[in-house]
Amino acid sequence: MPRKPNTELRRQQIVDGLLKTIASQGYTGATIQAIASASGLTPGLVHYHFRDKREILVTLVEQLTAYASERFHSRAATAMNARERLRAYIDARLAYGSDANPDAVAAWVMIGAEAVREPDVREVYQRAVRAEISLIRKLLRAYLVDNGKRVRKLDAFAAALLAFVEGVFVLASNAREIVPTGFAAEMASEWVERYAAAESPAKGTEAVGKKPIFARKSKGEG
Amino acid sequence: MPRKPNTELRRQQIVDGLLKTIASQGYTGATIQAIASASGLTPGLVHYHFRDKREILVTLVEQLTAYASERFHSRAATAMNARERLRAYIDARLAYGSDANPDAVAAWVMIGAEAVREPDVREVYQRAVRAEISLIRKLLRAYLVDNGKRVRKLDAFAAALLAFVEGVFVLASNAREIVPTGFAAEMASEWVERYAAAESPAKGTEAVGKKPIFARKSKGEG
Amino acid sequence: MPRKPNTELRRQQIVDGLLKTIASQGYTGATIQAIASASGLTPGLVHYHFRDKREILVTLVEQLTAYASERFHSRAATAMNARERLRAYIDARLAYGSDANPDAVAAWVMIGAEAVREPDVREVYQRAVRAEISLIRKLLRAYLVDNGKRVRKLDAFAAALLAFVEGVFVLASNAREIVPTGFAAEMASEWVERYAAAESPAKGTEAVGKKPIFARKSKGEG
Amino acid sequence: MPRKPNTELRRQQIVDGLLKTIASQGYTGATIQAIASASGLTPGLVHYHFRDKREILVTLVEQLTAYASERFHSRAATAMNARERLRAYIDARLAYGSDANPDAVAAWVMIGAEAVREPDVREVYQRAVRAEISLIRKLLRAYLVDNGKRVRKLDAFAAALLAFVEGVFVLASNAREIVPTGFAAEMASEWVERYAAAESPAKGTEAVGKKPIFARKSKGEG
DNA sequence: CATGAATGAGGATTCATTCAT
DNA sequence: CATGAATGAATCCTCATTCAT
Repeated sequence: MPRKPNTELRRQQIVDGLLKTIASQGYTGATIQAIASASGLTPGLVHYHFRDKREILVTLVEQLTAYASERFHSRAATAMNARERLRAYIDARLAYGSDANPDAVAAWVMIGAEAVREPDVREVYQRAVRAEISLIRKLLRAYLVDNGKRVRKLDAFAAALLAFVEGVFVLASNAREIVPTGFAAEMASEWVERYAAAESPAKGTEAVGKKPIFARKSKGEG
Repeated sequence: MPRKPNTELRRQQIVDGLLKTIASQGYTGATIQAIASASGLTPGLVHYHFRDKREILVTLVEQLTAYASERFHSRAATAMNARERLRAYIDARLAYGSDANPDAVAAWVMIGAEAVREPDVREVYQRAVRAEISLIRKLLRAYLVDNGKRVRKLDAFAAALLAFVEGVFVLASNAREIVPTGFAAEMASEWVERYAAAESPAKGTEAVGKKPIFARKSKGEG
Repeated sequence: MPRKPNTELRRQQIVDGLLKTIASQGYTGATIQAIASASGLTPGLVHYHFRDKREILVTLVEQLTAYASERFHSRAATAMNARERLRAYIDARLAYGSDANPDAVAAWVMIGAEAVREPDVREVYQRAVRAEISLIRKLLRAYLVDNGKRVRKLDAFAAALLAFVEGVFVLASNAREIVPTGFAAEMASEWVERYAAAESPAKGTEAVGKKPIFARKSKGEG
Repeated sequence: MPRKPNTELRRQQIVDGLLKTIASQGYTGATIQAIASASGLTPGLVHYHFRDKREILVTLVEQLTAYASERFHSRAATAMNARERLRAYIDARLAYGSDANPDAVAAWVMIGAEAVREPDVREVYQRAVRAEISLIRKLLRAYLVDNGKRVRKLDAFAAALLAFVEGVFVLASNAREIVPTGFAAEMASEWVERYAAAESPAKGTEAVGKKPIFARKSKGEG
């Protein structure tokens, strides 16, 4: 009687095991043994489903980026305009709510560090960074355009926003006791607002006065 | 004739070797062998001058924080007011000039990741984070007070600024090809300016003037 | 098809390997490599079955004490009275017959020396010494009581007997060519006999007869 | 100005350093570094005065035997007869008085264990054992003859006495908390007395009652 | 003589990976 | 598929010994 293949399940268990271990022990501590026991499997089985450790890591990075993407898209789905979509992005990355995933955040930081060594990891990591920057640019540009602002320094600001997000991840991972909790999303929002407000109107457009900025309503904040 | 000790020289060589290797290979790649080659020494000698690898790492962290501190203080020395001092801080951390030290930046990122595992490293790393936050807060407060602004959300903004710095380090370390060069200092400055500009004037105060320095009233202070 | 564990077998092989090496090379010569060769295994495998060297050593000590205990009990099983039981003890430890185990004797000596350094080993070694002293006291007391003798200097004599046993082990280990073979058990027996003979009869008792077993009065008892 | 050579002083310091370290740390812990710092010297200097570690150990063994010999002779000097000389020997080895030297005792035990490995050490160690046995035999024989006893089982009893001494050393080194203090010399004396008393008079002398109880006849037994 | 840096040969231990069962 | 034993290459670290100063 042929068994139903459970490869996908097993692979997922293993990747989850890596996520857990890497978040709590760093990449150094993420040995095959550790991953295996975190997934409730055995070392031999890990290598049955993955050629080598690198492949698990690459898969994890892919899943994390997919997860991040999904997180944004599900929040953006209900956004009515560019501003809300931008806000959706910020919340997706920084809001400290019930769907926050500290392990994913910590793992991302560890992966960033490990990317220096492993070309494969570096590649997929950098691909993620590029996609993220591109996404932020698109969101920012739409926001500016929507509000009749000139589009300037877009690349720099997009990079800055991403840097902020990455930095928040770093502090969340290894200085949680030190920094205030849940400060990030609000700070980012205000920053974006002021950035936009400071831009001069696009040619032939009249200025907008001081608008109440973000209407902080979204749950999942704290 | 007794031999003249050269321990300090050697220790420095070794720490430099760790800096170089950790920046280019990550902590995983910073084996004693690699450190030794990078310093032109032998593995045995490394252990003659340092009890173990951890001690080298801790020493490196200490040097990096000392270096960062020095970097700020030398720039702040010529600052005439709070605003210039704050700007000196931003430049010390983010300006991409001739005295930039990419290895130190990359190493700092790797160390942050390794701090998750090594309690000793974590301790000295967190101490550095605390000192940094404290410094930023002091600079920010002075700036706000100097400009007759109310002091609010100081902790959050200090944390945000530090997050930004850390995030810039991350991107500089492993996405240099992707993000624009030298965008960071200017972005940070503008952010700070707008943050300050947005704050309302301190109670019963118009315009500028030297404000009482110890105005410990606003919440969010500590 | 899951593999059947053979850990117990391997662990025994390894402990046996340590016994052999330590007996012939001393603790200094009992490297993991040496232990591995002696057991026909590889160093890696040794560490697969034991956390570290100390654990092997502790296991060996436990086995040696269990072995010594068994050796006594099997001989004591056929003893008809206290005198024969005491004799069984002496033979179990000192008789040089077909079941003698020179390696175990030598290993015990090496372990005694290493116990000075390794707290774990020291602990289990001292536990063994305490158990041995306690056993000897019990046997001696029963013998004296059985023969209507006063119980005096029991602790001192028990310690002396143990010292003799340990000393015989030492000479057997590294001066076998020098001392006469198989002298020990007889010497010990005579010593014990004369020790008992020299004691005066218990108060108000003449001759032999089943004495009250719990005569806890004499000082030096515990 | 030629300096006065201090070689002998230095060698003595080093040997003393080894004695101290070996007693407290075992041979395993007696590294050149440890010996050097116990002697207040440097590793380099240790090797200036001794070709290698083995040579220090051999010298220590020689000194210990010389010390033991001296200890006996100074006590024996005032002895009036064979009995007192025998007693002088026992006290020299076992009396727990102000001139006791626990370090020397412990070191002797460690050396016995290490003798298994190092042929040089083994040789000098065995030489010491031979000399000791020979000394004991001489003392015993004189005692027996002096008291008109037959001389029998001399070798066995001499070996037994030495075994007892060695065993006391072992217990003193690593089970001091367990065995009673200072029990040894008295036990040895009584043993010797009873041994002598039990021997039948030399030919032409009348027998003494009290026959040995155990009638062990089979050889190959102990 | 003396110092202490330097070396190099191990030695314990870890761990990714392979493979028999 | 699954298990867990087995391997071997690294890795950290120690230490006797050498040697420049």
